[in-house]
Amino acid sequence: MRAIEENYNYLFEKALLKEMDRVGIHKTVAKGALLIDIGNYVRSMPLLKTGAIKILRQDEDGNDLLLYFLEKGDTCAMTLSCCLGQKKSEIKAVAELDTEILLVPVQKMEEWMSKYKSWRNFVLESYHKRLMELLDAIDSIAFLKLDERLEKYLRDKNDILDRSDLEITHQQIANDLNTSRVVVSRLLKALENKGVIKLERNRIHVFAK
DNA sequence: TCATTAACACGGG
DNA sequence: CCCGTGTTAATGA
Repeated sequence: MRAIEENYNYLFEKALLKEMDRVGIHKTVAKGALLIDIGNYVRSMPLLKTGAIKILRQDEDGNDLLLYFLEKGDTCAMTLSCCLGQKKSEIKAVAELDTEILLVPVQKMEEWMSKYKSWRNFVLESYHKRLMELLDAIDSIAFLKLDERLEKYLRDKNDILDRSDLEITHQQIANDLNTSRVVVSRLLKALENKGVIKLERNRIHVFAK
């Protein structure tokens, strides 16, 4: 209950918070765990209490592409539409950190839409927020060169994890950006030479701007 | 021109 | 030894 209050008490009225705690399922997912895969039917909606989740799109060959991260206080827009429309998921959700979530059953989601104004606002706000994130992702892919995309990726990750040392390999970065490891290594080296980052094995230190 | 694939050497754990 | 890293050469879009 405490964690819900901390992140959501400014958003929701007391009665709703109580009901969330009563009907919601509190769950912890370990870093790296696959929460939702493409094609899954989603029957409950996850609200993030702590941690972070990355949302990925996949092409027909099974290559992933990072769309955006979810943080505490966020929820997944794809889940919203999946739950309400009984549709399959179009995206993959992977825990970026050990993450605590509250699972709200789909029936409650609908019930609250009419019962609580704050819930309705939250759902609409979430849609808007995720749409903006998507536009941002599209901008990156369409307009930024790979080196700029890489730097943005590192800084975004920096913000999400709230630490300047990223424990990540070049291959993992290449997977998220859907490019090859050779290119990532080369561009990282270039960023290091520019003094933007410091490279170590399995670790990248990002200097503040 | 810039990315990808394959291949190789280096070195730390 | 295995894996991550840094490079190169050939090929392609």
